[in-house]
Amino acid sequence: MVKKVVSAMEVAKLANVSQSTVSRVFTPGASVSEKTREKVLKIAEELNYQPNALARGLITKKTNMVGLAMKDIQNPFYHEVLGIFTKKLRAQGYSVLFVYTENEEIQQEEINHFLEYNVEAVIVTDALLSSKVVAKLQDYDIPVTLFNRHDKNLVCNSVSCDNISAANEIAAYIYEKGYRDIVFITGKINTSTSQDRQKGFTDFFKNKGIDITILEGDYTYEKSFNLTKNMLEAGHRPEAIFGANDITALGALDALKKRNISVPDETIVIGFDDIKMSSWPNYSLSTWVQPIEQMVDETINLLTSDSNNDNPKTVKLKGHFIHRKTTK
Amino acid sequence: MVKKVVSAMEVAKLANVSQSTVSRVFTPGASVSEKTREKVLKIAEELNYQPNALARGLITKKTNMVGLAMKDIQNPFYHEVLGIFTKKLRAQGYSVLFVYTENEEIQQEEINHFLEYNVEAVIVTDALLSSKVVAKLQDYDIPVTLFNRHDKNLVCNSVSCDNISAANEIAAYIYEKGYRDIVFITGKINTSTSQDRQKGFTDFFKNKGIDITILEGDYTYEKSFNLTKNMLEAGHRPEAIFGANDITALGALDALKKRNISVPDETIVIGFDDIKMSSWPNYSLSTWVQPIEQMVDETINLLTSDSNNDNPKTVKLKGHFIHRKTTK
DNA sequence: CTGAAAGCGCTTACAG
DNA sequence: CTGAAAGCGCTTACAG
Repeated sequence: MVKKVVSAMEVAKLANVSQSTVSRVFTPGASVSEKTREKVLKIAEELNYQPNALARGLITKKTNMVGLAMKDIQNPFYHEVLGIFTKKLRAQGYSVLFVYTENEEIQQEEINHFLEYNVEAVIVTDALLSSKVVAKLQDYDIPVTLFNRHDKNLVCNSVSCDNISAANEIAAYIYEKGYRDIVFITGKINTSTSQDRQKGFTDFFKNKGIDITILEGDYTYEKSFNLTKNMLEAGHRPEAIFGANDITALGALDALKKRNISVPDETIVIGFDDIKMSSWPNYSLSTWVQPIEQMVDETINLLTSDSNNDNPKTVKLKGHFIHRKTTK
Repeated sequence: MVKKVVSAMEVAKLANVSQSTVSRVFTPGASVSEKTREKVLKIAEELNYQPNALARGLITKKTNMVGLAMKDIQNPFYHEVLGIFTKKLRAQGYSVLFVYTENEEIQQEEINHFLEYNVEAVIVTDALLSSKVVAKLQDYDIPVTLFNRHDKNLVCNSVSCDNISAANEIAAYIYEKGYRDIVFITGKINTSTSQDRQKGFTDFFKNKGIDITILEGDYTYEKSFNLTKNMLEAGHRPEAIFGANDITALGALDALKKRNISVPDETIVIGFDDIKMSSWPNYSLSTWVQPIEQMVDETINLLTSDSNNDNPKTVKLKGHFIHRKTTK
C-alpha cells in the first residue's frame, strides 16, 4: 500500500490554517504565532510531512545542493576527503550531488547534471575543469572551488596545502640530516600538487648547489615501485627518497624492502598526505600531514560566505611533518 | 555579469513556438515534427538552454536521482564500489545524492534528504537501515537495495556475493592442501558479510570434525594485526589464516612478517574482496574476488526494472578465488 | 500574525 | 503536430 507524499495543503486543512501559514512554519525567520506554529508542527508530525525540496528549490533558487566532482583514482586520500566533505556539508544543511569522472579534465557533459539541478556550488577535487566549463558555471553565478588543486588559467577559488613550502621544509629536513644522494618521485606531472611539491623540493637543493634525481611517476603505487626497482637494479641506491604522495612513497618503500635495503638506515623515505595506511605498523611512513579537516572547512566557508566569482580566493594551508619509522 | 538561467519560455519565443512545444522537444517520445524539433534545438543550443530538473521532477515525480548511503569505513573496497555505482548510474541518466554516515544503522535524519528530494531509489552499502526507515521509504514507494549486506528483518532488495559458498570453497581449498591448524579472523560480527563468511568457513570444517580458531576482529587492519601478533606471542603459529576481508588479511600478514614467519611456507593467508592493494607486489595476497561490476549491474537492474517493494529480490553472485603469493 | 493570489519552470491531458 | 490551460508543491510580496 503506497502512501501518498503529503503536501503542505493537506497539513493546512487539518490544522485549519492556510497553506501559506504551513509554509511559514517551515521557513526559518517567517513570522508565525507560537500557537499556530505548534498546531501546525503537531499535524505535520502526525502526517509525516516534509517540505518538498524540489518545489522549494524551484522558487527560491536555493537548492541546498552542492556538486562534488572527483577523479577516479585509487588514492585513499580522496576517500577521506569525500567523507569529510559529505559530513560537514550535511551539518550545514547541504546535500551532495556526486560525480566521479574518468577524465583528467571534467567535461561539460559531466557537469550538466549539476546545472540541471541548480546546485549552489561546485567543488572539484583531484581533477581539473576546462576553463570553458568554469566560465559556464560562473555565468550562472555558481561558485567553483578547486580542492587540492589550483590552476592559473582558471578564475576560481582554490584550497590546498601549501605544497611548495611543505616540500621545502622536507628538503631542509633531509639536507640537515646530511643526505646528499636524493631522489624525488613525481606524481602525475600535469597536476599542480606534483608540480608544486617538485618545485619546493628541488629549489631548495638548487640553492645549495645539489643536484637531485627526478623520477617521473604518476601517483600510482605500481609506477613508483617499478621506478625504484629499476633504479636499484641499475646500481643507484639513494640516501633519501621523497615521493610526491604517500602511495608513491609506499611503492618506493616496498621496492627498497624487496631489495633488502634497510629503511631508514640505508635509505630514508618520505611521503605526502598521511593516508591511513601510512601509519600501519608495517609501513610506518614518515610523511607530510595535509590538514584535511581544515581544508574542507575553508572550502565550505568559501561557499557559504557568498564568495563571488569575480574575486576568487586562493587558500593555502600549512600542515605538518610527521616523523615515523622511515626517517631517522 | 550574471546570465540568467534561460527557461523554456524564452526559447519558445525566439523559436516562434509555444512553450509546450519546447517542452515536447525535450521529452523523449513526445510528438514533434522534425522541422520544429530542429528549429527549437538550434535556439536552445544558442541560448544554452537546459530543462530545469527540479521543475521536471516536481511534476513527473521522476527526479532521476538515486540516494546512495555508505558507512564511513576505511575500506578501499567501498571506494571502488562508489566509483562504479556513480559511473554506471550516470550512464543510465541518474544523478547520485550521496550520504556518508558514521552510524552502524542509518538513521531517519540521514535519509530525510533523500525523501525531500524525491529520490527514486535508495542504495545502502556497508551499513544497515533500521526497519522503521525502510518502512518509511517503502511507504513512499521508494525501492531500497542493500548492497553487500542482507538482513532477514528487512523486507527489501539485497545484492551481495554468495559469502557462504565462497567461504566454503576457501575452506575446501585449505583442507585439501592438508592444513589443519586454521584461524578465521572475523570482521565486525554484526555484519552479514562477516557472519556468512564465518558460517561458510566453519561449517565446512565442522563437517570434517576439525576445530578451528576464531579470532574476533572488526574489519580494521589494526585490530587484525594485534590479534595475530598476540596469538603469535602466545605461541600459536597456525598453518592457515583466513581474514574476513582483505584489510583483515593484510593486518594478519604484516603481523606474521614482523615475526619473520614465512608466508606461504609456514603459514598461508587468504583474504576477501580483492582490493587494489592486495595485488601490490609486497602483499600479493591470495583472495576471493567479489564481482563488483556485476553486483553493481544487478543492483541497478533492480531499480530500473521497477521492482516493487512487496516482492523484494535477493541476488547472490559468485565471484572467484585468485591465487597469488600468500598461498601455495 | 495570517490569507488569497501570483508565480517558479516545467509536463500533460485536452482540443483542434 | 501544436497551443492554451491546468497543475506539481512550494515561497513571498501584498493586504488586512
